[in-house]
Amino acid sequence: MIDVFKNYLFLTGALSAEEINFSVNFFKPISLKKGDFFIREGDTCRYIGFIACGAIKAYAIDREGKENITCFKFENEFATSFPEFAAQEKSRRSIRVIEDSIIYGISYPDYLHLLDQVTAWNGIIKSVMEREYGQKELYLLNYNNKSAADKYCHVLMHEPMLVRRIATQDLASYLGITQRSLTRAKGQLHRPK
Amino acid sequence: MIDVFKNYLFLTGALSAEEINFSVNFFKPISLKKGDFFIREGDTCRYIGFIACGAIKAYAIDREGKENITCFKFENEFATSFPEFAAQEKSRRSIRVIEDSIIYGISYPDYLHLLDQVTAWNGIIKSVMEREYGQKELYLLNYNNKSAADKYCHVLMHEPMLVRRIATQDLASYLGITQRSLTRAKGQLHRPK
DNA sequence: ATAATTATAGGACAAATGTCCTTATACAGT
DNA sequence: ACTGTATAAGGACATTTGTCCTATAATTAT
Repeated sequence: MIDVFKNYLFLTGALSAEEINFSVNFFKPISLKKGDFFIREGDTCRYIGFIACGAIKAYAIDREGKENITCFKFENEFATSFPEFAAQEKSRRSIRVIEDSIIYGISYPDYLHLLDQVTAWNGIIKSVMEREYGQKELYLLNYNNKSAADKYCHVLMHEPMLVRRIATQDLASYLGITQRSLTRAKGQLHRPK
Repeated sequence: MIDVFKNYLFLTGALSAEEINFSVNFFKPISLKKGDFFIREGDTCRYIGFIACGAIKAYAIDREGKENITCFKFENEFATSFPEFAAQEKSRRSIRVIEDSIIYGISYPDYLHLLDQVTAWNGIIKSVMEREYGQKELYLLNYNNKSAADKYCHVLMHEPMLVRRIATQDLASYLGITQRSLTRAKGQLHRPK
């Protein structure tokens, strides 16, 4: 599994082979089963994790107690909210594993050492953050103020992995509609007329 | 009017009095009347502008030809999309004046010279961009997947200037609802039950 | 000042979405 | 393999939102 992580780092093109081997020693493998928490809302954001395999959902609970999913992450992606981690603030979201996963986690002190000793990591983090920002913009553009049917069509065309791997109720939460509206959209599309 | 701009720069705390006087010479006053364009969608983003007085709306036209307002800016704010300006790309939005306004505009070549000669401007731009990012997050949090009534209540409590200065149809567009839904929300709130 | 234009509020109905529910299917634990 | 739990699809109805329209108020141009 560590090879998945090493391969990811290799593909960034930012690190030499020695730097990769040196870097991964800072990360500890964490094995989590479906349903386990990686971070709980309100706790200090102590780790960032690289998902070697599996999947997570990030969500906040609103006043009515409803789970509000803001994103999913899969293998070969980092799982955390960087701003909160970098500032060591309390997390505004929970991150929970939705498939059995292996996550390579790094603590905040180790993260600081790593950035200090392998400066190319600054560039890796920067590009991860830029991708995050771009994803947020795209979400707004594609899902904000769209009908349930439009949302489902878009996710089907442009994020098909979500349809395959995410439970209906979680996908509905991500799209900001009820499960009923999502199954209705599916039904209409598959039996058109 | 130039004093409004100078005062804004003074309050940033980033520039000396000499730097302020030097800086403002790069900006040219542009007087626009309600309805005039500052930037048209598809044109290269040639200027950024500081709004000394007045107000603008930024919007894109969707496939159905409907105006989709993404933000409003008022006096003492910068009007432009920085990423597109910095990359000199074609603008993905139009910026149009909704009150008679005086905007201090700087061209891209002058902007480069300014950053080069008064390096503290990098910090000013950075903090403006951070504020932009924060505003986008807040929009998502407060208006995405909320009912029309919730949206109106929130704007009334937390962005009351919009209710006072923005036309109903434009505010509805910003909130992602129809004008009918907005007036309905108003009616319910003012004649409760 | 007057006329023409534009903006706002709200009625009536249609369409979309949410709530509550039941049934069938898939999955997990023993 | 069997039982209990979780998940998905969809019916029936209530609520919300959108569309179309009209009447009034406000704004702009002449």
